[in-house]
Amino acid sequence: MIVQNDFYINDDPTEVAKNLLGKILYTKIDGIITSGIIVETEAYKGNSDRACHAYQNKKTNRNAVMFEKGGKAYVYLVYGIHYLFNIVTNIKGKADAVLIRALEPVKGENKMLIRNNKNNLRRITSGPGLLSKAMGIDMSLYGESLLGNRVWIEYPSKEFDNNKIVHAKRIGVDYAGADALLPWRFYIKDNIWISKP
DNA sequence: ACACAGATACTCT
DNA sequence: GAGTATCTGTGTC
Repeated sequence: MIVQNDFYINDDPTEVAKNLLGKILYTKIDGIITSGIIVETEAYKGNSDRACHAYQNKKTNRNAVMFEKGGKAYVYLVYGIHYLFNIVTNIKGKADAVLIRALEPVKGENKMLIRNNKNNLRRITSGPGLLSKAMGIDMSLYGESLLGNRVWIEYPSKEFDNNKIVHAKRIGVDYAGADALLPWRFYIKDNIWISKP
């Protein structure tokens, strides 16, 4: 079953970030399906969060899609090298998002290895830049609906155990002052696929 | 025009 | 495990 738009229409991105753990992210790029269980996420809140691209609701060409209604993909380039995959949340006009940081590969492992030019399954989806590459995510998915043909999220066949969620501070946001300390990173306890071992 | 980034892959110990 | 080069779009001056 595919996750519908109302799942993303939530005023609290940390709730969406937690709820996304255990769900399965799919992409279909050039006719090839790859998928992985989401094991690590981070929440970003537009108006109040210094670590967010849309801090103080500042709209730019890059972050424009964050101001759309939840349920779209926000992709951007960081360090001139890596594409990071985010999910826009909340109602139109509220620029919140959840960053997907790590996956546990399920389908299309061979394709992921080829895309990342690796021959070992470990650590090909354990980090936001790596997983984008493994899943074939790039700027062409910017603004794409998560109900579309190329990227979507499904519920797992068996229920996910909420007791296994760990809260931690976000990564790479030291510039955000006090907001850098917010426990808005969430991951599945003891999962080997998270980005920091 | 210019400084720098929601990270990774190297190269050494 | 720790230190270091990476290399370009975007935002701001």
